[in-house]
Amino acid sequence: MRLNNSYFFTLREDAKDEDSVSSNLLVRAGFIKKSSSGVYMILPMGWKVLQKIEAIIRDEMDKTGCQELLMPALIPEDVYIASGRRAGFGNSMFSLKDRKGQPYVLGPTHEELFAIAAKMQIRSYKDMPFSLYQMQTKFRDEPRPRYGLIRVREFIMKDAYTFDKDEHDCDIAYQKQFNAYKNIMDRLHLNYKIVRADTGVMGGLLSEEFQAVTPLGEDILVLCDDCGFASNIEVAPCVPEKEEDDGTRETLTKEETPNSRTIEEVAEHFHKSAKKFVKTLIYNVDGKAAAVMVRGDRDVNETKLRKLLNANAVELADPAMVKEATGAEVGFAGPINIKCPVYADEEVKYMHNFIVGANETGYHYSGVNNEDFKVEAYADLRNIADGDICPQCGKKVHFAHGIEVGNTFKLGTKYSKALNLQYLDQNNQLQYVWMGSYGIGPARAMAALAEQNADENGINWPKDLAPYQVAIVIISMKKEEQVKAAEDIYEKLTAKGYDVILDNRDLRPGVKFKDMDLVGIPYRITVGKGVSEGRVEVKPRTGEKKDIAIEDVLSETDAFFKN
RNA sequence: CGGGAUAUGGCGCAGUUUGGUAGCGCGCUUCGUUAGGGACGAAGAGGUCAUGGGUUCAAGUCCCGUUAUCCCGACCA
Repeated sequence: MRLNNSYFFTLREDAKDEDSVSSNLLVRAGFIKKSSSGVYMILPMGWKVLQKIEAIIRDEMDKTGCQELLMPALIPEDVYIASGRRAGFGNSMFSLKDRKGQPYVLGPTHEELFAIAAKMQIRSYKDMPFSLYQMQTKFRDEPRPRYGLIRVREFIMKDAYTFDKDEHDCDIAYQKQFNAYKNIMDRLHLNYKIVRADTGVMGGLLSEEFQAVTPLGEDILVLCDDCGFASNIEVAPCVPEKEEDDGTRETLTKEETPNSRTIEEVAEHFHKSAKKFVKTLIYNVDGKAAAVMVRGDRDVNETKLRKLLNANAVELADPAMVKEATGAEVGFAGPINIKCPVYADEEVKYMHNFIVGANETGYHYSGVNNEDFKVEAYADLRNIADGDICPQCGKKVHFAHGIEVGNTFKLGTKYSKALNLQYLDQNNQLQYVWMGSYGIGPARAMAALAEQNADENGINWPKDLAPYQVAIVIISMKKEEQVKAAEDIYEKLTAKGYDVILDNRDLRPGVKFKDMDLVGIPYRITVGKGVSEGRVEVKPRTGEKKDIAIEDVLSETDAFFKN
């Protein structure tokens, strides 16, 4: 590409409406521009990178034998009602009506349509296995879009679906996709971790996430370097810490604690560590109150709570519900004489002589023991903490933040049952199809790459993902010999298959250098005064300049890109 | 959905407290001097001050409404 007469611009300052490092760099480098909240234009530079990412994904998908197709984004609402997911998605689905008043939605993910497509193919067990994928625009009305391309409302997703006759074959198909995903992540040069995750709205038997590691990430990854344990915090099991028991039992005492609602305040009042308290949190579980007890310094894990109670929605109760359940203001809830079911974290079982709220505004009980109240169940209900015991090997886990770039789901028969996707087996028996679904966000991957590879000059793209591989910068457009030599090099490199950008704008050299670094072209050829002696300068974006003969440009460039 | 903030040339901002007819930096145009890491000088172009109403002789500025955007939280494949 020659830069004059091209759509190319950069900005010198950060955008007002962008927050993250990556989104600001991508906007400044002219890759993307916010159109409305959580919706982006992908401009030519960004599109080049995105297409390179997509090409890698397509290549790996095709290698697994997966066939590409394209589904509509506009889908009758009925399709999601039939699968039972319309309610699950709720407000996060964009919905609209056509001129006849028929309700439609914009697809947030496509299990249903793919199951319908599979139905057209599948009659017998002989019709499987097969798999399908698409690269298509998804719509999710996120309550709070943020971090540029990382949390958006309209985005391209590669989603793949596998169809198999039984669990055994499904596992094989899953493993094949899983391996393809590893190849994709490796080829994208992402620093990533694979973690166990919750299946969420997708349902199914197993979910693994491919997480790009960066402090910006919204997901917390629980990792153990000793045994390789890796899990999203939402499903990481906890090993209860067992308090030493000296056998003494204090007597249950009610104490006035007028201005102590938070754990910090109560700990201050009693002059004891938060570990001697039990927080009792009132949750609204599908409209009904439930109390959850965890040690004072722990946090409730709502995913675990939702699973334990087999609930659809779990959220902290509002003050009115708290008052109804406890008879007290928020901050004084406790398990003794509470008017709702109580669930306690396992760790509470091993505590003695602790302190809880008294269900009376301004009072707490001390000297509390497990015999003093009744619980429905003890279960793992808390979030694992940084430095906790690894549930797999007993050493210590540590936390990292990640951006979920990909996700694989072993769905089982959830959708085939909902949508009646069946086949006849060898014994002439009707069976349900086993499905898997696999998603990757190419634009998220692009943002994650920008986040992981940002430096003080711009984005340091991996060599094969940069929008252009080589930039030829002409120092002075007024010097005909420079222009001519640069054009000549441009033609040669392009003919050899390189993606080349020729900066033939009539600007000062410094501006061009800054632009090429901001955009992140890995290799630069500078054509300046040396041309009269048959020499140009080459420079890797993050390396040293080198003065070479013009005849050697091709071989030097080859050498750089081979490594 | 709760709390907070913002909206002024293409971009980033000041001006609002104290009402008097809009300014700065970057970018852009022209000319000149420059020319290897975001040059300098001179002269210019470019704004219904988000939007609708109101107060006033007079509103970017004060009052009421609306919309959009952002932040914290809730939520989230």
